[in-house]
Amino acid sequence: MCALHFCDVARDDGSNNGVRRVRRRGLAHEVADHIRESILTGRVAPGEPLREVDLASSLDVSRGSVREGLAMLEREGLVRSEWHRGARVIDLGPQDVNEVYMVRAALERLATVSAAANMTPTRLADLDSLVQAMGRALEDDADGLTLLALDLAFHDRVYEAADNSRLTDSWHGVRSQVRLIQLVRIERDQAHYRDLLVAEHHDLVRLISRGPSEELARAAEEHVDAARRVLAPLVDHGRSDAPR
Amino acid sequence: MCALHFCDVARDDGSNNGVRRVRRRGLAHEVADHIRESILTGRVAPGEPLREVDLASSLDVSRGSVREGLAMLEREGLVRSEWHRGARVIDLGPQDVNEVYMVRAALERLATVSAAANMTPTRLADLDSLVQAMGRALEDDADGLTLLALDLAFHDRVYEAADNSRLTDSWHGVRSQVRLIQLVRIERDQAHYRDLLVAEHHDLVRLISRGPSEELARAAEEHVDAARRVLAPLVDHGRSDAPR
DNA sequence: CCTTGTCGAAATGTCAACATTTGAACATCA
DNA sequence: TGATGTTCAAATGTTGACATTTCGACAAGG
Repeated sequence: MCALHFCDVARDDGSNNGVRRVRRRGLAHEVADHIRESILTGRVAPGEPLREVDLASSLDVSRGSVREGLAMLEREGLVRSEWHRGARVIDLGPQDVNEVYMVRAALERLATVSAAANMTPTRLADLDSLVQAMGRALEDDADGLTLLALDLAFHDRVYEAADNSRLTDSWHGVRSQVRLIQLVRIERDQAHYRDLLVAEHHDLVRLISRGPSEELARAAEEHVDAARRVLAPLVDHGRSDAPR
Repeated sequence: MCALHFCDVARDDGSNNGVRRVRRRGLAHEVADHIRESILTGRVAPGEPLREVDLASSLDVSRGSVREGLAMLEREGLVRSEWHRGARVIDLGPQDVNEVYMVRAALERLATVSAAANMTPTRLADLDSLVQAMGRALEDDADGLTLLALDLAFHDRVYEAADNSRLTDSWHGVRSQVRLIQLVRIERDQAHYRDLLVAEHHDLVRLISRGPSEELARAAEEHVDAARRVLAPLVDHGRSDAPR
């Protein structure tokens, strides 16, 4: 559906003004997009096998392209595949949440400080408008999906401002998993999530506006770690009686 | 040459005792191994194109396998490829060194603290023996290649002890680039590198043995950041007069 | 002289057929 | 009965051929 790769929320600034930068990306990308959406919306369940022939015929492309698309999703951590045993959707348990969020905390610490180091008024206003949008969405957005999209968009902007392609690559290595985990959050922890969302991001913006500092680094790290502590226990679904 | 993927230095503990864990990995892995070594030993220069047909005929495999191998190297950051324009060996400049080492510092901070959190006597002794091996290699190892291998092996063990697969994946996303950058170091900064190597790692082991602490986190971060400050200016070769 | 359009070779993207591996059901034997 | 060996289908790994795109050279036009 969404032609732009990682855009859950369209940007409203002056960029992309009508020129439609469509630079073609190949079938593998579209295959990856389609499967990613299937996983992220729950159309395919965790642990479910992703058979190349099925996907190829269903998407009407060759197996080679499906193969390449699956490799991309493996890079994002959404899929795990083994030699001659195919690919399966990952099944996240509490330990996986800990892993993902600990790495995310480390990355976000660097990203936030770097972003603060080369922050511009335009970017700052951009971040602020996202926080305000969160505030507005708190009342309208029943299912919390818009809230989640704004949350991720905020952090994407931070990474963008950090201006470090290796950092962005690393972030993309856990981003989809974060998104998948957050899905659990809006299912089982709506209230708590909503309560903290705006306040924490507002704090982050305030600290970012003051430039890099140890206080900011700690805040960014803690922002993620608090989420980890909440989420890890929440994902323990039917795992105790079906450990394998 | 080296059948084991990331092992520059064979482990001397009890593992791998004769059983030869060869678990097959497919042609793409061997292709990736071969090209990686070609890049890391300088047989193919930075910026040089890696043509699929050439590699396929030279390695006597199909283009599909080469393609998959190149995708792996792209994941490691050793290669960059664009739509219908093929893959090229990366050409690292000062800014790239900054990016790689800033991300590495963030990862290493987490890895070292996590490793300290679940350190065992065996692992600690293992790390210590690597540091001692560095001390011995200081005199014998003329070209510094063994020193470099020991250095990387040390940090690999730290990540292994951290026991976080997402963290290890992120590390692998910059590890080969780190290795490529270090090659410059042993070419142009032998003396400085040798002076600090053992002392810094010895400090790290000492702090790790005392368990997780903010001091350890700072030390790990600083260990990498010091390297960054030394290396970034060193890689500025023929880049000023040929920016594009 | 600079710009623009066409052409063609070289390289990559895509595809469908063939080869290999795996896991499990089934049969066999101690 | 339990362990072991065999067989077979389903799925992936691998391959060579075909389609598409890029980028240079070259010529025509302003």
